[in-house]
Amino acid sequence: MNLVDKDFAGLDGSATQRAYHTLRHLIVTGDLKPGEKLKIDGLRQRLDTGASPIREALSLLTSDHLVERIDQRGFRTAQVNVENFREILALRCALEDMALHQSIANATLAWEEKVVLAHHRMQRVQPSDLDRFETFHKAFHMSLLDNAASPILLKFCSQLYDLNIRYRYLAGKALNYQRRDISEEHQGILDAAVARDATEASSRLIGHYRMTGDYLAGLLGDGAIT
Amino acid sequence: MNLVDKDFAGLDGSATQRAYHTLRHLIVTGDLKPGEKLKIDGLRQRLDTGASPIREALSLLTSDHLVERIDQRGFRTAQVNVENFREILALRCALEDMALHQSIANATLAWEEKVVLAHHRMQRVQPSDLDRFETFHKAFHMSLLDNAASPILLKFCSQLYDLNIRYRYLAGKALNYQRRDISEEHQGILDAAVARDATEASSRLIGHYRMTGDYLAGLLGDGAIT
DNA sequence: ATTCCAGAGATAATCGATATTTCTTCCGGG
DNA sequence: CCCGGAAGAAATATCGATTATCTCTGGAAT
Repeated sequence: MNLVDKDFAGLDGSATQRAYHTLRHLIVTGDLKPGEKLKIDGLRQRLDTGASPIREALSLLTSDHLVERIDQRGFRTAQVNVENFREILALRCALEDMALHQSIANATLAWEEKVVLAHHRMQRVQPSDLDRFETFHKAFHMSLLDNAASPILLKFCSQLYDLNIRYRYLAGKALNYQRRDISEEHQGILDAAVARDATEASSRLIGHYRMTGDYLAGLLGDGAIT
Repeated sequence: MNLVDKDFAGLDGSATQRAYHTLRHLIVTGDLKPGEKLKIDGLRQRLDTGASPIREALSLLTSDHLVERIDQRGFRTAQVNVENFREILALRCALEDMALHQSIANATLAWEEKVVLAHHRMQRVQPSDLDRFETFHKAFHMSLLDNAASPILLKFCSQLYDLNIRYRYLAGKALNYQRRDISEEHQGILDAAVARDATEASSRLIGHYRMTGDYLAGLLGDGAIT
């Protein structure tokens, strides 16, 4: 909790932003369980802040589909289920395919270098340090798309990424990065992107997602995760 | 302002929801101009409510891309420009195409009837009553997609719809529905959907969007709208 | 035994006030 | 005449308290 808190939340002084990032992290990592009631007062004490920043943060998380607001009855974390997971997976494949094609179409040297750098940073951290790895993993994936001149699309991708990663955290140890050679998959995507081969990069990217995704959907379907 | 306020905002007692719907309507219709500073106190008086509901509503609108939050410096309505408009148009075409295909793939009699009903209601109102027409126009378009079992996708479509309609309001009288036979276009989309012809329906739908869209983008490019 | 209602307690939503930050204006120095 | 900085004004962000709403328990009536 320390590292990511510092990375994301400690930077700016706004209590709302701090609460937003902390809560998002708590939900994405599963510290706050799916469907859990989010009592304002409890969170207020836990994050050591007032009710207003909490409420505002929860409002923001609502739009990220991580929190549900029940009118006059407060907030709770979003429920999880197979259908939801499959939807996220399908949307991610469709939207990232789109974004990646655009990104590569606009490719520049500067972008290429940013992607290589992001990849290197991800490679460098131990996958055992999950929180840290996830941070750089997301940074790498988003850097691939970053060159698509389409802020709304990128925001959608980022949101879907977080929703997806939440399921990965929920699966927890059931899912093991080491099983497959993730590293090689990333390298393949990077190479294709650098080579400006959008079709190849996209198909590798989507394969990358589906591989983990289908396995996870299986776990969910078996009721191994709730 | 009366009708839509009653339709959307008067329904539930929550001050936050009320503020959210009212503000969204004010922004979408252009009563609050693009880039305009949104002073909490001003809005508080205008909507006759406290600061907390206003702030929460603005937070929600931020996630709809209708409001920008500048940390420690308050809120302002989202800026408009051609690039933004083109992005919205492109995303709408891509996402609605996807949603429409899914919706038709899941077609049922009940859905078919809802679409027909929504179309009828839209036909029935005078396009001169803009607010009212827009309400039913959106209802019709969303009903087409409604059968896609993909809540997140539908939410994206709905958001993009609102962003797009905002530009239409901004164009105002420059844009005239009567110019083209909009009615016939809607009928064509409806017919294709009812016939379960996803390809035809989608191509008509997208044509429908691009027609208005390209014209509007032209206006924007000429600096006719700011 | 079951259902319905009342009341107490808990919780959410909202308000009013304070503290903090940013913006503006105006004065003095270069 | 222009630039920089400090004081005052304005606006935001936050807090603590009040009000409205919901939930749960227990008892009475059917």
